Amino acid sequence: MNIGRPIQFDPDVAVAKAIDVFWANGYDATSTASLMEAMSLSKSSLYQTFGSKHELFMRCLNDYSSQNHAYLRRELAEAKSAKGFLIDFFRNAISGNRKDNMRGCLLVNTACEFGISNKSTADFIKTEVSRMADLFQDVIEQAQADGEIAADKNAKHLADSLMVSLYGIRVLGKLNPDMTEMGSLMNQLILQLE
Amino acid sequence: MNIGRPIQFDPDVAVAKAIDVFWANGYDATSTASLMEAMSLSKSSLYQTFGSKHELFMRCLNDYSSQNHAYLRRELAEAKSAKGFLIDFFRNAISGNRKDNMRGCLLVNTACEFGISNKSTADFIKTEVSRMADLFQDVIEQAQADGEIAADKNAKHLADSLMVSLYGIRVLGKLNPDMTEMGSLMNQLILQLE
DNA sequence: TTGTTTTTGGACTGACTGGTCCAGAAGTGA
DNA sequence: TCACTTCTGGACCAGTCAGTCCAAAAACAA
Repeated sequence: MNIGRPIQFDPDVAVAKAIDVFWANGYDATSTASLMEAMSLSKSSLYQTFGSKHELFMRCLNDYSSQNHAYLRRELAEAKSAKGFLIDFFRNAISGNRKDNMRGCLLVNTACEFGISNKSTADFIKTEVSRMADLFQDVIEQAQADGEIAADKNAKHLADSLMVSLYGIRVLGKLNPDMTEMGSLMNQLILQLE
Repeated sequence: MNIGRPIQFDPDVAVAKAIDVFWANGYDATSTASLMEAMSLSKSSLYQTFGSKHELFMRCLNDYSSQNHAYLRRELAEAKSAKGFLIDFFRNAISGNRKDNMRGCLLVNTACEFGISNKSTADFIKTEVSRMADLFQDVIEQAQADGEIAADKNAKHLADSLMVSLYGIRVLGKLNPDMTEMGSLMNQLILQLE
């Protein structure tokens, strides 16, 4: 088995590079040529390995969000306080890394670019949005169990509200990478968690 | 003066049609051909009147936001209660017209599509975002003067927070046109205004 | 009707799009 | 060395893109 020339590149690394390009420019504005260059791949290798531009994009969406999700779950597991995790998370979203903020969130950007016009991407993003909302809900419930958030609050509703805030921050962050000046945004968010 | 053949179409009407197309598909995904068809204009008329696709787009952005802004100011002037205006506004954003929600907000979509990569659009959108935040701030201050919102709140900070919520709603609304199911989103928003 | 001005449709351009295909290079095991 | 498999670069394709240009039609004033 496994006879013949072995693959010369790591698909995961190549996808990571592709994520960068899609993230920065969006789907439509990303040409196959720019993907080839960023991924250091010939057109034939690209198509042979990933099928088409759109399949590659879906793979990018998938890798992006699963990495993101795994990272957050890991951070959460290591956090001392569930509420503290939430606060850190939003503080980071508001005043975080300039480069990342400028690009927004790949899922948000994609949602805006495609809306529901493309079913495969719309379904995928809906699922990911739900996963993220679920994560928030888990954190809130944990914080409630720890007495950090009032137990009478509806965790799901609060999570939905946080999603709205997060995505609003992602959009405004693209225009204004450093939102720390936006005064008491954090305070307003924390207020919701009281 | 004014000798020769008069113009056969109303530029404002044509722009309104163009807004529809850009709004539904985004800038890049809108072809000149689809613009010609929607505007019922030949390519020559289109270019002679509007210069280029991008100039037309800027004109669309401008008309869109000034119409929007004028509409809101008018509604506000006629509203019985400033706080009531805010609540109605967000209730509408959450459970409003399906078609409009699916398309999101042209400014939000454009911000996501271009980010800060295109200076002319970025500057324009930043200005419009500020205008919208100013409007919110005006409303809040009026509500405070009327005793509907606690006077010790910082109106600007509260307005910023509402902007974040609004833009988050616009993004999530594209995926999920009817957000009424999102439980107490309204309650959370109203809570901020207490 | 005539002269003038502007609109208009469509042919055209050069650049770029995503995608296909193939000949040959390159790495493997025997 | 050889046969085998896979990778790779580039030529190539048909379609689309934004934008240009011009001849002709249309609407006016006189």
